[in-house]
Amino acid sequence: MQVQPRIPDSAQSAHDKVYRGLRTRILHGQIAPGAALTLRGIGREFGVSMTPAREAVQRLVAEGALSMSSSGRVATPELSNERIEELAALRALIEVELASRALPRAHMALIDRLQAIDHHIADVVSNRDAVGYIRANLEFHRTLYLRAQAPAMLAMCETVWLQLGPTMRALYGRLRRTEPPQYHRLIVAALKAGDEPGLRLAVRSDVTQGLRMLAS
Amino acid sequence: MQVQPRIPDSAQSAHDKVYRGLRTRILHGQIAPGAALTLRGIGREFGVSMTPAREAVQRLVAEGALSMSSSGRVATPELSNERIEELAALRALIEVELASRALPRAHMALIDRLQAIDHHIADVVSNRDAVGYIRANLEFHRTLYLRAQAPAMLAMCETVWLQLGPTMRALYGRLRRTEPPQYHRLIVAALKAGDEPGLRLAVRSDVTQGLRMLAS
DNA sequence: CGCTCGCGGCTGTGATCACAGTCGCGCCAT
DNA sequence: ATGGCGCGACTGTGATCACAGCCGCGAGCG
Repeated sequence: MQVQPRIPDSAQSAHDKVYRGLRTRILHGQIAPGAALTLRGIGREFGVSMTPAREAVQRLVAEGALSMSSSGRVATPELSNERIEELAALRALIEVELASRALPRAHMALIDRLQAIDHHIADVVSNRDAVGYIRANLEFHRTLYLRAQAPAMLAMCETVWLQLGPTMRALYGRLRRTEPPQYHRLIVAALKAGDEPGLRLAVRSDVTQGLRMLAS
Repeated sequence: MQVQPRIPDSAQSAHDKVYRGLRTRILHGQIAPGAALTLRGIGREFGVSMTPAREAVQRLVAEGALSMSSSGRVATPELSNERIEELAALRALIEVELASRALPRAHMALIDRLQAIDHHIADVVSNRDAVGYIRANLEFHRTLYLRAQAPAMLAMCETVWLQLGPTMRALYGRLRRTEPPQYHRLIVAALKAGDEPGLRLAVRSDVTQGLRMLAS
């Protein structure tokens, strides 16, 4: 018996480590829109050479999480209003479907966990912690959608989140909120009641809510 | 004035050339599910070294168009029935929305083009040409959805097509069809009439139709 | 004082190389 | 004859290197 060089679940290769690191950073809005990145800088930061750094960056570019100029320079994208509207519509479409599929499988333990996350959101919101809010909000949604048992849909959904990451940071950063999102309570209530139309409406409202603030 | 070293629209870098080449091959169902690929083989075939070949392959893996074993071996994926159902549901969601957005912008020239493509489909179908059928069918849908002016949604949609590519080939390959898809006529008719509910139903039916054949 | 040109450093790209893991085929023992 | 074992060829990974293009800053000129 020898040591296994590979942790079975995650972090197998160097480029994957870089990919995950950059991905969560973008997803949580820890990078402002328009910020520039360099391959050598990323490699230095993660302790790898340029090759895995380039692979991770190219993958993120392919997913729309980063944008690349014609000369190959990489930066986080600054989204146009039309694109934001489009991505919000995609979120609404996919997340409503995911919630709907999760509904029949949602038992009490899941609802308790969602409520715990929602209370945690109230805490970080009162502390003006934009990154913490985004992370907790995504965790709320992901916890619910995991129950849908639809990995392809969830992956698509997370790709959309990824594209909206830096913009959401800018949005919630300049927003002064002191109350948790009201629609989360509606989502939990609809889950408890087994009310599918109500759940679809609540999720759609929660997703679309962020878009409206941007029009101001 | 000097020559521009870069064609503005496409084929800028070597890895992009490889990516596009493999992508269209997978999309059109020219590779059977489970077929193995090697980086050196791809590089040799496209006249590049391993580096761009690896980048193209990793991107396709990230998009779900190829699957990678734990040891890094690459092959086109063999989809489970649950995953096919999921991807079909995603197609229905996104394509119905795209068609709905394209409807108000659809003028006569577009409808004529769709009908021309549909007649072409009738030709290739009578010739038992599975790859030609898939390609023409995708062209029909893409031509319509391009009018929606929603690039992010169209990109998501094409990613789903990409994942279904090899499976669709296997599906239509063992299927003996001699008639063009009936729902295309309904789509064109709904477009002509400006009938949005009818269009949504027709697109949903056309997309879901392929799934039902798989259950047999 | 302001504009422009040029150069140096820095950036991404692609090829090559060294290495570790893996798969498969043939050989040998039973 | 058949099963197990070991070796060899092959595969992906990551580092390094050479190269071409771009950006920005500073000097020089009008």
